[in-house]
Amino acid sequence: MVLKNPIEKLNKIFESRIRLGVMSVLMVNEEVNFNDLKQLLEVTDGNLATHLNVLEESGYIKVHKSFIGRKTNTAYAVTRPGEKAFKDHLKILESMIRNIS
Amino acid sequence: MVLKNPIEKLNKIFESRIRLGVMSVLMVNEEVNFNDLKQLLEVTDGNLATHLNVLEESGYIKVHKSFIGRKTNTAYAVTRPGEKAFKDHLKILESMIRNIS
DNA sequence: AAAAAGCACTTTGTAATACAAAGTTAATAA
DNA sequence: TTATTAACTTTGTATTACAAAGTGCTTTTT
Repeated sequence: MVLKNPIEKLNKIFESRIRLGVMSVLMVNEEVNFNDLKQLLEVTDGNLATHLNVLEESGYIKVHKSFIGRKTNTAYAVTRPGEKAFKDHLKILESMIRNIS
Repeated sequence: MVLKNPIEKLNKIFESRIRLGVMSVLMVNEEVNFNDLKQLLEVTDGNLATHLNVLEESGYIKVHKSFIGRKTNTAYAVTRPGEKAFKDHLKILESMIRNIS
C-alpha cells in the first residue's frame, strides 16, 4: 500500500464544527455581526466568542467594530489568508469526496 | 437573515481528522488492517485504537479478526450504516462547498 | 534456544479543547 | 429607573486527544 496520508493536509483550525460554520457563513456574506452568527449557529455567546478568537488569532477573520447610531456593532469578515486557507481545506475534502463517490 | 444553521447536521463522529481519515480509507478499500491504517494515517497505535473504538461503537465500522497462517490479523471495514452516515456527512460538506465556490 | 521485534491492543496520565453559565460594561428601550 | 441587548471575559467542568508505557502472543533473528 503506497497511498498518501489523506488527512495530513487538513487544517486543524477547521476541524471544529462551529469554526467551519463561521467560515462557511462568512464566505457567502461580506460581513456578519456577532449576534447574527450566534443565532445562525445556535451557540452560546461565550462559546462563539472563543471560536471567533481562534479564527482571528490565526488571521483567518477580521473584526470590524462600528457604531450604528450610537450603538456599537461588531461585525466579522474573512481575510484574504482566511479565504485561501478555507478553500484549500475544502479542496482536500473535495478530493476525499471525489475519491469515494 | 433566515438562513438555516449550516452545521447542525454535520456528524460529530466525523469531526475528528483521524476518524475522517479512517473512514475515507475504508470507503475505498474493502478491508484494511490495523497496521496499515496506522502507517497510512501516521498515528500512534494507542490513539488509532481509541478512534477505531469510537467508530466501532457507533456502528460505523466492523472488525474482522482472522489468522494469516498462525498469526492473528485484525482488519477493519465499513458497515452499511457507516457508509450511509459518512456519505450523508459528505453531502452536507459538499453543499457547503457548493454554496461557497 | 534465547533474545529481539512486531501486532494489536489496554492502561495511564497529561494537555488541549469545548462548552455552559455567570459576570461585566456600556448602551438602549420601556 | 428598571429592564434588556450586545459583545464580550471569566470561571469551572467535562470531554477529547494523544503519547507513552505496559501486556500477551507470535514470529523472526541470532
